[in-house]
Amino acid sequence: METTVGMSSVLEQDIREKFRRSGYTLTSQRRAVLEALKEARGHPSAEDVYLTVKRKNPRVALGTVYQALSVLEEIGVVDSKHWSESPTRYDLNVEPHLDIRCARCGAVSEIPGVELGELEENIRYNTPYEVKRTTIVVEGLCPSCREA
Amino acid sequence: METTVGMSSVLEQDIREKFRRSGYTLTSQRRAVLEALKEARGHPSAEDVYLTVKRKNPRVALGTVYQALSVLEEIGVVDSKHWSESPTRYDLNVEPHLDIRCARCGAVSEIPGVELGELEENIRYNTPYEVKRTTIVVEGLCPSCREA
DNA sequence: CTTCGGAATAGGAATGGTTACTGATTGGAG
DNA sequence: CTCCAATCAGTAACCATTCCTATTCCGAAG
Ligand SMILES: [Mn+2]
Ligand SMILES: [Mn+2]
Ligand SMILES: [Zn+2]
Ligand SMILES: [Zn+2]
Repeated sequence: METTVGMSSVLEQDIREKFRRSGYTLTSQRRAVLEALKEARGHPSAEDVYLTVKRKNPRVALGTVYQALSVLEEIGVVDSKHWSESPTRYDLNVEPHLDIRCARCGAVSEIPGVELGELEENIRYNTPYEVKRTTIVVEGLCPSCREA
Repeated sequence: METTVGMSSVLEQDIREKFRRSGYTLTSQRRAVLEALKEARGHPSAEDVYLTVKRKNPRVALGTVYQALSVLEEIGVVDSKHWSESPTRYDLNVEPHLDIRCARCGAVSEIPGVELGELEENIRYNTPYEVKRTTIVVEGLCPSCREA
């Protein structure tokens, strides 16, 4: 099977397009950050991404990873979420969805199948603020931590 | 009108009871933190609370305020919420409700009238995690900032 | 009213995630 | 190839929060 050929997947095309429209340049470091996000199983922190990127390119600076992540977030390629007692977690899934973090081991995973439909519009209807984003953050104990 | 007499309001009784059950002691510093939270208009940060408490008792330490807030949160008297680009905000309203923060001036206010009813149970139904808490955090521009 | 032991506090140092700064590097337009 | 703006690496600074320790406070027991 050859569903992807290097940098030519559908996802990549979309990302290229978002970079083009934004005026930012798709540098090798930013590509490396994207690759690290793809490889990561869960929802990595900036530090996690940094360590992954460093394996292939030991010269990257942590600050570059932060800057890349913030550019990627600005152009809508990645999303970030904040839990208390954890550094910011990054996510290639930019659709509205739920993520839950284990309070004990820190693992983050997604909660599929929850209907959020009217929430955002209800919010817009009930506040005079111009709503930019709504983030739902769930905390709990993962299956292996709840038995311990 | 005399709806409250010093420390004897209904709210105070409830708080006393929560302290009694928890085993923590209701010290003067913790009372002062509660007073500061009541006085505060919006959703103050720990630093805001600290500055308010300091006006009456200049000897309090910032660390004490943090510790008091964490005790108060643990026993269910206050709630806290996290937005990116802002220190943690504290709230005497511990019922599930929505708060929105202005991305420009930082003001936090509540969004009444949004029905959250089945969200929490939908979440519990769709994840193997043991859900501890769900926090919804809304970001936007307040009426005065949106025109600027 | 004293004494005693554990809890809480003041003050300040340390931590950790994130951002800011600066001089060097890069890569694309011309 | 040359030039310029964007980006980068490396490092220092920042800021919210936590940690540490000697001192103080408080409440139960006598
Ligand atoms: Mn996710
Ligand atoms: Mn609130
Ligand atoms: Zn876990
Ligand atoms: Zn505003």
